[in-house]
Amino acid sequence: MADGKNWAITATEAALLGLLTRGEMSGYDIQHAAETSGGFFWAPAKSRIYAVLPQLVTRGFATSRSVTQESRPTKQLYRITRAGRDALQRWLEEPPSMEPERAPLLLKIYFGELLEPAILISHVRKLKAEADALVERLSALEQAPSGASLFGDLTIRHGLEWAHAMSRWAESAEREIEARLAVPAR
Amino acid sequence: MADGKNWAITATEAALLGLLTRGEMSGYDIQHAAETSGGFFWAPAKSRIYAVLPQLVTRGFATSRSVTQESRPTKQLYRITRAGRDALQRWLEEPPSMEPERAPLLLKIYFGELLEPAILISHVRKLKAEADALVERLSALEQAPSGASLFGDLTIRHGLEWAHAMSRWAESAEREIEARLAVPAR
DNA sequence: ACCACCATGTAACAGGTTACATGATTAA
DNA sequence: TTAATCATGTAACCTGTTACATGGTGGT
Repeated sequence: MADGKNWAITATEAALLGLLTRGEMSGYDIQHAAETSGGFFWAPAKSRIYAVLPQLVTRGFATSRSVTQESRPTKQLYRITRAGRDALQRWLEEPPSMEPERAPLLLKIYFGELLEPAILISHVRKLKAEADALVERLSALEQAPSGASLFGDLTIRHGLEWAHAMSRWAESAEREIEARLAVPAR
Repeated sequence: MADGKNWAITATEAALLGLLTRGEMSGYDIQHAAETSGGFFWAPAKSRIYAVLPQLVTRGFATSRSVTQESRPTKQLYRITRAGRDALQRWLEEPPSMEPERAPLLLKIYFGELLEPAILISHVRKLKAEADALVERLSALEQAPSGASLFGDLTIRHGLEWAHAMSRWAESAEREIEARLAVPAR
């Protein structure tokens, strides 16, 4: 008693519990599910997954059972509990807050006066290349017939919108730097 | 010897050293500079600032001196050293990597099937409101004559592009959720 | 013969947050 | 008299990463 929000969970815990609502899974399964499905917006390190799962059990949000297999290592399967669903529900219902980006690139731009223009431009070009690559990856995913669920689609579109914005910004930034700094052609 | 990249610095250290290139500052000064100028893309907690500054001194990247004031607390002023500039330079020149967003909101969308459509929509609307507010803030900053430096401008434009993208996405997401889920009007 | 997959974890470390603690000065 | 500004820090905690460790099975 006097526990103080013992049911509150973190985003990572919510991610795991969310995946567990789709069915009983092992840590290994979860890692792969996280990497493939929503991987581009939430992919904890595997050590984190294996650390969090037992905590969920301790807190009553999941149960686990050992499954001994022949010709495969023994695994732990986790199943979400009623309390786990409730905690997840509460987390999902909390209004999310948009946290501003914490991008090292922006620091490099912000202190751009300390860099040779050519290097700055190469940074910006690299960002654009990566953003464009992400656009391609996500476009492919979007077209895929398998992942045609509304919610998966929305996250993909979010990523696309973001990547497009980055690409556009990078292009205009490059032009601007070139125009204003008269980059010497070597 | 066998020090192994002792000159390598983190993004936060780079941010502090970068600010110190503009002149001698105290922890307090740095906190305010970070909040106001680039605050929307890099603002460490104040306890972090006070923790990092002495480390910079220990590692030879800055020097500090005590300044006793009347009618104000004594303060420490930090000045970047040659080694500090070198370390900063190396960090700035390293090609940055675009790390994908880690947004709790996306998790809430991704597991949207577990939420009532009305709540989902309120989440999306909140994001849009915050994105729009950021657009206004940054637009104002952009117009301001004081911050008319190329690099400051580029970071502001980055933020604007991002915020616009989020706003656009939120709007289309809201429409789509409404269309596909037939939200009951209460 | 080698590599990828299945499967779980530990250890060491890095980076960060919030809340607490203190206390004088100055402007409304 | 109330609040903000100046100014520095500690303590407790949380979240996360990389590298290490182990070892059988199945495909090329």
